[in-house]
Amino acid sequence: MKWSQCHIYTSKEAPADAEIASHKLLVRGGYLKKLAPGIYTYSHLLLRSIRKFEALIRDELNRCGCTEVLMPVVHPSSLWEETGRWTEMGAGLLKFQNRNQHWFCLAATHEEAVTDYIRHDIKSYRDLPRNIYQIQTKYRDEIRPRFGLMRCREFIMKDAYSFDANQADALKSYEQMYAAYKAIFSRLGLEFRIVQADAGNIGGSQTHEFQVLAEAGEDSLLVSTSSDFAANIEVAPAIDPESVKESTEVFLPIEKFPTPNLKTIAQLSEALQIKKSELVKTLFYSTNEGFDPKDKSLKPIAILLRGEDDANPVKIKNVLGLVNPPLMLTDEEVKEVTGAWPGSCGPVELKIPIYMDTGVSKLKNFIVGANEDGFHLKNVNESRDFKATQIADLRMAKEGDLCPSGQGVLKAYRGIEVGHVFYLGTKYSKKMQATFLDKNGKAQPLEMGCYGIGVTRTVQAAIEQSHDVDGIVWPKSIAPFHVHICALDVKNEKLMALVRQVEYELEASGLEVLVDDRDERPGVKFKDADLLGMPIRISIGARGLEAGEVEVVERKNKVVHKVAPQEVVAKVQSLIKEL
RNA sequence: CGGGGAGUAGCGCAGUCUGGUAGCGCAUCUGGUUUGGGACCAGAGGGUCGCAGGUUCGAAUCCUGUCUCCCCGACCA
Repeated sequence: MKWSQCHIYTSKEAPADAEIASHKLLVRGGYLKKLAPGIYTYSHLLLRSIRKFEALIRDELNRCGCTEVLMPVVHPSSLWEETGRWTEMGAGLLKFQNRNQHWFCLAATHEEAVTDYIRHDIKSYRDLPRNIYQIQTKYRDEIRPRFGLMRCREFIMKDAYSFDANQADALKSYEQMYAAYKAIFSRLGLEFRIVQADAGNIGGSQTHEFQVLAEAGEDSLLVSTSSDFAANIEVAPAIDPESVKESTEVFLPIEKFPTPNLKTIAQLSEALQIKKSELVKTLFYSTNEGFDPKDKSLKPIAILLRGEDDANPVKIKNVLGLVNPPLMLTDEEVKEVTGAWPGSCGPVELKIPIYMDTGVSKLKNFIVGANEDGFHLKNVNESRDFKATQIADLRMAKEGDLCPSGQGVLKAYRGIEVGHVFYLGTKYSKKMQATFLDKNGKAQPLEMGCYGIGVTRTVQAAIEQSHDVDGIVWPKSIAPFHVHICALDVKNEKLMALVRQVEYELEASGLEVLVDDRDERPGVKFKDADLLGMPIRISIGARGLEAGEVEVVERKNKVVHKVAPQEVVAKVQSLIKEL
């Protein structure tokens, strides 16, 4: 394909709103253009990458018996009301009315739609198992879109849904998809980890995330140094290193003391010369679910943590059995609940439920706020001075914590979540009366699983993981073209004849070729070729022509091979094979 | 929603404090010289300075309101 016909416009400078390398490169290369926050046009080149990744996904899924369909983007409210998610999804669902004032939404996911699709068809256990998937545009009204395709409102997703007769079969389907995902991301050529995760509001129990490792990733992962344990930090159990021992002190008399202007753990630690790990902080959350706008009542709880630890909202959510993570109280609300501003609050004589992190239970005679501005209490002990509603693992695990397997410690990584597999059980089938008749003629709810791959996100993740100072280095699996020919003098007819011949031969051998046929200086073409990042560049210029050779250059390592024109195809093919 | 920042040409920015009627780089167009790692010279086009109101002889600049965008926190592929 000729550059001049392809609508490719590159730029030297990235727009000010691009933060991370992959986003900048996508925009600079003209791959991506913003229409509105979180909503983008994909250029022809990017679309080629997207289509290639989709083809790879189809290949693996079709291989394991999945069936592709295409479901609607616009859904009636009634469908989502069946499962309660019309309200439960909150503002993430973009809702609107049609001319008859009937409510609709843009599909953020398709559990309801797919369940509706199959529920009247699947009548017997003989129809099972079934796995239905689609590759389609999703719309989620993200609070804050950012990083280009990493977190946008409109994006392409592959979503698959499995239906089985019983849990054992459903878990088999889950394993099958897990394996398919592993194959997909391996073929893509990215470095990724499979981690345990939280199910979020999709529901279900068994779930894993596929994370592409990248510093710019939004997720924190903890991976064991010596077992195969790997988890999203949201769910990683927090186990203190062996050096953290339980205190054996005896209870001392409780004592109030003034701490004017000492509000933070850091200030207290500094002023009192006590390690942060031996101070206790009290945080306040509201357990209101938040999706019922009518319920304004405050249901606060207190969380006790060691000073150096961070609260894990997902763990709090799970301990309390909530659907969404709780929200932190504002300073004013804290004042109302405790009588003191944040910085002087503590658990003693507090009239709300107190949840204590297991780390705190190792401490004795610790310091907490006195619920009186400018005062703290020392020698405070659980059971004597206050009663914890529950003691649980509520803190964020961190690098250096022990691995739950008992072997090794945890190491931190950043990741981009590109795939997610869930075992759902009967959550949706029960609510939507999607049943089948078992061998005994008895109606049973279908056992479900759902499986997503963020297609457009993955393509950007590939760039985030594979680029250099000059531009993108596409993995060959999803490169828009295999070969980028730089025609260095478009006015030289003899040269252009050779360009056309090389292009023809390469295409005849099954490779995709982009020919830069612009009337530009060589330097411009080289810079653009590096920016766009096709795996192989061929430079054909007058200088080489006289010597009877053309240059074949590997994008990844910039190695230059000088070969005769008739050897180009063989050289390119052997180089591509090695990639 | 809370906290911070910004809206000036397609992109990146200066000018705003101290009002005088808009400028730089990239990109684009014309002509010329160039031609293997983002060329040079000469010229040209392109902006109701986010929007509305106010102050003033005069507003990008000061005041008020409003909208939008971006960054940091709670969502998720």
